[in-house]
Amino acid sequence: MHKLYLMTRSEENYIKTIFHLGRQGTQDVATNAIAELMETKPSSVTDMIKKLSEKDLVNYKRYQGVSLTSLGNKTALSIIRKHRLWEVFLVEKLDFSWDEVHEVAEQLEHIKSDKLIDSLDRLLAFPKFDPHGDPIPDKNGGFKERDRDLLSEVPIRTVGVCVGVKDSSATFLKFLDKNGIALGNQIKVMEREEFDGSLNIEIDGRNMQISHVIASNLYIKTNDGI
Amino acid sequence: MHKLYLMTRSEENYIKTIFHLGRQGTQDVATNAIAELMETKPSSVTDMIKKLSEKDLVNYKRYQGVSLTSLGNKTALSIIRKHRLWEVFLVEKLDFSWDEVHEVAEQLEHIKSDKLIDSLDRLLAFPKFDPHGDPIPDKNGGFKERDRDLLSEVPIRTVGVCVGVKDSSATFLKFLDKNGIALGNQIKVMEREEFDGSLNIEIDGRNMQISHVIASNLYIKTNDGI
DNA sequence: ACAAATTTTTAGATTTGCCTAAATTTTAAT
DNA sequence: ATTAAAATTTAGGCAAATCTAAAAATTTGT
Ligand SMILES: [Mn+2]
Ligand SMILES: [Mn+2]
Ligand SMILES: [Mn+2]
Ligand SMILES: [Mn+2]
Repeated sequence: MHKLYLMTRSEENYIKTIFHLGRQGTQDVATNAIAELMETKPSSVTDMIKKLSEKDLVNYKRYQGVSLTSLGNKTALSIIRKHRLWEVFLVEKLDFSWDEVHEVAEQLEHIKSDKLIDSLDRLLAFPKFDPHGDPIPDKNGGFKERDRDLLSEVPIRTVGVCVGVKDSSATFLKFLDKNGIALGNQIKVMEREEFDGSLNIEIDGRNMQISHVIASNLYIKTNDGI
Repeated sequence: MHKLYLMTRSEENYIKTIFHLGRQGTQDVATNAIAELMETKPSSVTDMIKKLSEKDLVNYKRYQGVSLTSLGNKTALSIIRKHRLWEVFLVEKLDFSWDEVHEVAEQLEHIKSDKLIDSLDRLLAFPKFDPHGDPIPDKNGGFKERDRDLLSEVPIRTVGVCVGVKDSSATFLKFLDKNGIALGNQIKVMEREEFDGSLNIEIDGRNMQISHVIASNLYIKTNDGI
């Protein structure tokens, strides 16, 4: 049924990468894209894809890109569930900041124990989102993307709550910390400068000017959603 | 200074094994002993020992056995600290039983993050002993063996508290559970049958007969220690 | 003391995951 | 429709960690 349990760390990392690339863009995932994201060589990717294909984790035809099978998808969701639960644990229980958790979670996500991850889930009171606002799949791989919009794309006078970041690099997260921007903040878009796309926003009372780049990496949940 | 951080999982497991073998017996550790404990072949052990010797983690002369250097010892203690802290975490925070923790801790002990392990230590309120009664080294590798005796070796009428197990296999631990023997229990040795070494003990009120094998795998801390 | 048994090491092979360089296929441009 | 460029795969090799079989060193038994 599932040989999920005898996957190597490397195999798991490939599956995870293919999952992430597959969900932004409707095409099959390109060898080069995987290589770039994983900081490895295209020829190595081809080797691994063949192995994953043997194991029925990906659909693969030479030169035609790759996509996850249903088994591969399930596997990816299980790894992502672990990654994000560990991130919550590190923030909630060990006082890590949101820019420190990813690196450690990259290691912890490969620990094999169903009991461990389900108990962790319970300890954390079954969180639905990780510290960056990303959804946490449940035990069966089910999860719902939250309705949200990029701050850069909502109309003037939109009001909402900051619920996620698109770029979750430590650099960006630390910038947000420095400027007092955090998940949960109330945000109202006051003005958009058409010349450079920068925004004037009101965030938890304060007034602040943010560049287009910043705005296009912040998600808000508006109040007017149905 | 410390390249502790670029050790492979396999190297770490060898160091840990050499540490454990080295501390029971005054001799240098034999290749065969390592191979047996790690369920690998002596030739593989020789290969790895050479590598560890290159890295100044062990002292090695061909055919003469192996011992940890000061750096190797420090490394071993750091891994054991992680292993035992994770075991405490699993029992205290995730409701694992003491026979379930070892396997998962074998994986978790290889996670690399100083901040992680020190925060975990704090979350657990700096425990001094793991669920099997074994001491947890502090951040600097310091730890004290607790004064304790094998139940099989104390004189009749000795009174003490059960503080540890020698064999911490799941089989033995589950046997103890089934018979209501746990760390913290008050124990008084009532009678020793010289024929087979079995003991009649009073444990938390109850009276019970235990074989020599059982008694020789239980540690007690007596009240009459200086 | 010295042959036999045991332990340990060497030699050579295998698997996994990665690499470089060269060949092949697909895609883009004229 | 060809050709040029880009993407992908193949071929061949390398390092880590393991194995088997054979050789070398040590230990044991008489
Ligand atoms: Mn992450
Ligand atoms: Mn995250
Ligand atoms: Mn253990
Ligand atoms: Mn233990």
